[in-house]
Formats: sequence, structure tokens, C-alpha cells
Amino acid sequence: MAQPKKAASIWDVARLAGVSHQTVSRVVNGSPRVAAATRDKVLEAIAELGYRPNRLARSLAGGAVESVTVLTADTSLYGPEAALRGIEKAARSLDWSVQISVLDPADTHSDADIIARLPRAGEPTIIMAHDEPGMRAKQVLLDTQPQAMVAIGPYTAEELAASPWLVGMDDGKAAAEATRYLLELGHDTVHHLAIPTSTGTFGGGKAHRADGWARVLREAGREVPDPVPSGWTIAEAFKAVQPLVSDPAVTAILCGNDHLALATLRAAHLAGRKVPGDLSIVGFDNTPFSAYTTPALTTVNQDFESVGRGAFELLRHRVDASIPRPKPSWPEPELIIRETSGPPFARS
Amino acid sequence: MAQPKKAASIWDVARLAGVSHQTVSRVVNGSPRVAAATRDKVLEAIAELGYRPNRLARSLAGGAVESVTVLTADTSLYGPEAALRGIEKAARSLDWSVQISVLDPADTHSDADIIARLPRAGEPTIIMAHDEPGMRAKQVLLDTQPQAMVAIGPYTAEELAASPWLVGMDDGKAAAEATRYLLELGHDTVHHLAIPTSTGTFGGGKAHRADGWARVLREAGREVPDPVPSGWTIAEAFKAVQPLVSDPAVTAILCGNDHLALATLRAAHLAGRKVPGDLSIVGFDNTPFSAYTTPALTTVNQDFESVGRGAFELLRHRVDASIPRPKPSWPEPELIIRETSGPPFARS
DNA sequence: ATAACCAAAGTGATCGTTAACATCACTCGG
DNA sequence: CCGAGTGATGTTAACGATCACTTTGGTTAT
Repeated sequence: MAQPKKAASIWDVARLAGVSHQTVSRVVNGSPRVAAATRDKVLEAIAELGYRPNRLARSLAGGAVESVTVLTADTSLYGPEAALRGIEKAARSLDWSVQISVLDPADTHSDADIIARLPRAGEPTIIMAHDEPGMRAKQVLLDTQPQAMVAIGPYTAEELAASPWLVGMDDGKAAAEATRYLLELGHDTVHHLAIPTSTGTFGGGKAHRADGWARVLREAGREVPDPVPSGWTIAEAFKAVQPLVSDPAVTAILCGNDHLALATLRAAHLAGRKVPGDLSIVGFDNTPFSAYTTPALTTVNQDFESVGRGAFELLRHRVDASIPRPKPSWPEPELIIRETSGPPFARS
Repeated sequence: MAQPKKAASIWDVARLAGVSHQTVSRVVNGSPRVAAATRDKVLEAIAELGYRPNRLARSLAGGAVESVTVLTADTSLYGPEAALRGIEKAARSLDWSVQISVLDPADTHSDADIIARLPRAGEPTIIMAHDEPGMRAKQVLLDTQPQAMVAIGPYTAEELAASPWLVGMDDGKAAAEATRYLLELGHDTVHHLAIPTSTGTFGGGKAHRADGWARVLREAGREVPDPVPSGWTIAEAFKAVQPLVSDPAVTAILCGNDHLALATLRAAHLAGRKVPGDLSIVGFDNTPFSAYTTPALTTVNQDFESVGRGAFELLRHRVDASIPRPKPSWPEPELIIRETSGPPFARS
């Protein structure tokens, strides 16, 4: 086994180049106040020793902060995963590093647990606040270090514009659009298979999927059926949607995300109901697979990646006031009409 | 805006508790050499100031290493994503922190780029080496700091047992099992829609999906058709698989993963070929959605999460020799027969 | 009574880096 | 020809923790 010879430090480089360690630091950080000849000597020494700066020491010493921690509950959901990708890309282009810490929905983290996940007090943090653990974490961080946190979640344009630490998209509006579309197709009403966050005491906003759906139905003077609560997994959705699918009076279902829609599609198929002839199904998120189901899912596209990017930009501003606040923006949801939706009772 | 009052350090706690900073350190790290009364005083001070130890400073000072960096190329693939989850869970249970750094398949990272992603020299690293960028990164790390890296990828049991830094699963064996199954069903031969890593100069191992497939065909004395290369995305797969799907002589396709299988299923449907009547399709990975497609995908289950856990355990051993090396193990692939496979030319 | 020992706590160096300030050698204007 | 400015470097002090010693008292064995 090779001797793990210790990594070269800035001092080793300085010694080899015959300069002070500070000069090396200047070269590494691209300070203009270094003579070209000196710079070359240092660069040479760096190459020879294979020196690489130690980020830990750097941020300890009070150099500009250059890491973000992302708190998220479920990386297997498309939304958070895509947002994370957006954050990562944005961060990497500025050479920041990204930590992720997964909040387990199963165990109840104490506030201290959540705090303990941060590598240091004041660590810049982005929270995916689209479910219960995420909301908890958001609250804890808000109480602890509001100046170094940003939360991603479903919010209306007004909420986003008003809050200095929110980024998100208006799920309620997107759901409204989808619901309106189904109504225009001629359905008497639209049923809703809801993701966990859209139900119970959790909601109450105007930006949740279930809320947008209910609003449109009310505005149109239609019956608002009870939303059917589902878990996050496809298996749970499959089970939850059974009563809806086996009821011939149900002609349209808006699903909380594409996974739930897939489960619904499957359930409908097994129940012998034609889609979209007997039953229209609309999903949410435009998950990559959604264009390739049979029939292909009608769904609402959400640009999560750009939300992630936005969150990172906002965080930079929050952490360093000299960086201008990015204009609050949110991607417009876009209804993508494919094959699972149509007029009710169509003989397709 | 609240004054970002600086976070409390170990010295602040020491002052408040009327002890030395070292004593605080002892309390925080649970040293037995502290009088109960003193400990209480310190604990009280910690609570009052909301002190939390700074991880950066801690590992700078030479405390035990407590972070892993994961290098991966594509977090949207089910495999890497699940493995990452396994790593994260294992790491968190030991209070390690996890960094991720995404290797962009698009741009060609220089070796220095890859190295620069690590927060410090010698940073423990896990590499998802299942595609080209991952393989590159693996090589770079292997040259740079072999004692602090572990790679996850497709390897045979022998390879895994022989190498001190490999973790993985035998994709070749899994593919062989699936191919054998299709042959037993009565298909003359099996075609293969291959993920990028299974083709070209990349392969050559015995543990790749395409290799296991080809081996079984050869052993059975069957014709070995050219594998059809596909990209990672469903859209690419859909395009690539067209010729296969429109050729009535093709009765069975083994797909490199479930996304490709979904594309194949869709393409077959559009081409008017009945599945599994005219065409059998087998996927790979048992991605969550695969049980809910119509018809439900026959696929090969792979326990990525446990591979992730294994990688983390192995890494701990590599970084700290006093931790025993975990027994090399790899999850057994399991063929899950659902609805997309059957005998050829069945009148279903 | 005294050396030896031990637990409890303190002191100072150290990790790798940056910030702030100090120094030095020139150049330039008056 | 001198003081001011300036550009290139060096010096010292953090940052927040741990590690390896040292000091301080009080017990115990001789």
C-alpha cells in the first residue's frame, strides 16, 4: 500500500517557489498584484507538487462562501430531482460545491437534527419545501438563520414577489389551467387524485395543486368532489384510485403528478375503462416517461430545473448583499395535450 | 433585517461556562475525562448560545474525516439515483455529510477539472462509473488518490473480489439470465437495444449488459444480431428502436434499461405490433414505473440502494484502516416476469 | 512525610487558507 | 533631490476546531 504522503499545502508551494505563502494565495486567487515572473514560478511549483487548494480551510479563513447545502425529502420524485439538477448546474458554473442531505419522511427529525445537518452555522441552504419534512425544515431554518436560506415550493406570484426567501412555481395556477381544459372538453366535473402535500392541514394556500383545481370547479359552479388522497408511490396511488376508476360516473381525473397518473392509467385499463373514451386522465410535471406511455399522458409541464437555478441565484444574493437580487420569476406552467384526454363518452 | 450576529464558537461557550475551550471540546466529543458538574455547565452554555460545531474547522484540525463526495454523471437515471440514496442513508446514519458533484456528459472535463471538484486533497470519493464521464473520473482518481476512492459499476464477482476499490453488480449475468429466459420461451434469437455504455470501445468486460446477452446467444448457438445503440433518453431510444420494431422477424428485444423498454413498448404499439403476442420486451432495473405500464414490463431487478450502501462501507474501510473491510458482496439480480414477455407468435 | 500517581482542566501548536497591514524599492512631479 | 505614490511582496493574526503536552490538586502507597 502506497504511503499516503500528505497533500501539498500552500506553504510547500511557497517554499519551492521561494516566495511567501501569501503570494501563492494571490496567484491561486488571481490577484493582479503579482509580477508575471513570480506568477510563473509559483505556477510551476504548483504543477510540480500537484497542489490543490483546500476548500475547507479556504472557507474557514473567511474566504467567500462557496458551498450550498440542499435539504430535500425525496430525491426519487421528478420535481425535486430536476430542481436539484438545476441547482447543481448553477452552482458548479460558479465553482460552488453542493451538499445534499436527505430528510427522511419516516422518522421525525427534531429541530436540532435538522440543524445538525449543516456543516457549519450560517451555511447557505436551499430547502425543497414541497412536503411535510421539507416544511418543517423550512420553519427551523427560518427561525435559525433566515439570511442564509431559500425555500423552493408551490407559491403564487404574489407570494413569491413578497417574500425575500421564496422561489417556486404556481402549482395552483397550473392545476387550474388543466382543470379548465377538462371542463371545456365537456366534463361535468373533474376528480382529483392528490399528492400528500395537497391535502389535509398542509394546504390552505392558493398555490397547491388541489387548491387550483377546486377553485376552478367552484368558479364554474360545478360539484367539487372530495379529492382522493394518495401517497407518493405509484403503488399507493394505484390502490387509492381504485374507487374513482371503477365508478362510471367519473369521467375525468386530474392527478397530482405523472406517477399517480400512470397508476390511474393502469387501474383504468385493468377496470376495462377506455382512456380517453370513458375516462380522461391528466398528469402533472411532464416527467420524461409521460410522453411514452400508451396512451401518452396529457400533463402539465413544469420547468423545475429553472426553479432550481433561480433558487441558487436568490441564495447568492441573500448570502452576499453585493450581489443584486435576481428579479423574482417563475416559469409558466404549460399544458401539454397528448392522448389521455378527450371529451367524455367519446366513442374512440 | 436582523443582524447576522456571528455564530457562537467553542471559545464563546468556554467563556460563558468559565472553562477552557479544550474542555468544551471534550464535552462536545464525549470525552470521559470531564467532571459531571463541569459538563453540565458547558452543556448549559452550549444550549444558551445555540452553539453548533463547525464541521469545516473540525476536519481541518485533523479530526476524523466525516464527508464523502459522490461523482456522478446523470442523476436522472434510476440506477445512480438509487445508489446515491443508499450512500446517503448509510452516510447519514454515521453522521457523515454527502457532497454530490455532477459530471456533465456534454463537456469534456480535463483531469484537473475533475480533481478540482473535491473539497480537499484526499477527500473520500465514490464514483458512479457506469458511463463514459464516470470512467474517466474513476481513472483520474485512481491515479491521484487511490486510497480514498471507491467506484461503483458493472463488474463480475471475480473482479469485485479481486479489486480493493470496486463495488457493483454483475450486469452481464443479469442480462444473461433475461436472455436465457427469452430463449426458453421459444424465441429464435433476442435483439438488444443497448445503453451507451454497453457498446463501442467502452465495453470489453464480461459484466456489461450487452456482453451477457451476447454470451448466452453464442452459447446457445444462436445468431447474434448487432446490438442497436441508443442514447440514455427515452426519445433517443424511441428513434433508435424503430427498425427493430418494424421488422416482423424480430420477436424479442432485451432493452438496456426500463426507459428504453418503455420507448420500445410505445414504438411497438404505434407500429401495430402486439406485445407480447408479436414481440416480447424485457427491460432492466425494475424502475418504479415498470410495474404500471400497460402491459407491465418484464424486467430485471437490481438492488442499487444496497450497492450504494456497500460502496460507502468499503470507502470507510479504505479511509480508515482500523475499520474492517466489508465482505465483498453484490446483490443477485432477479428476473421479474410481468406482461411484456411471452412465447413468440402467440395469439394473445 | 514524601514520592508517585491520577483525574480534571488548561496551554500552545497546528491544520490550510485569507485578510489586513507593513515593508521595500521604484518612479514621478515639483 | 526629496516626499508622495504605487506595485510587488512579506508578516502577522485570525478562522474554529483538535491534538499533544503541561499544570494543578488531591489520593494513595511506602
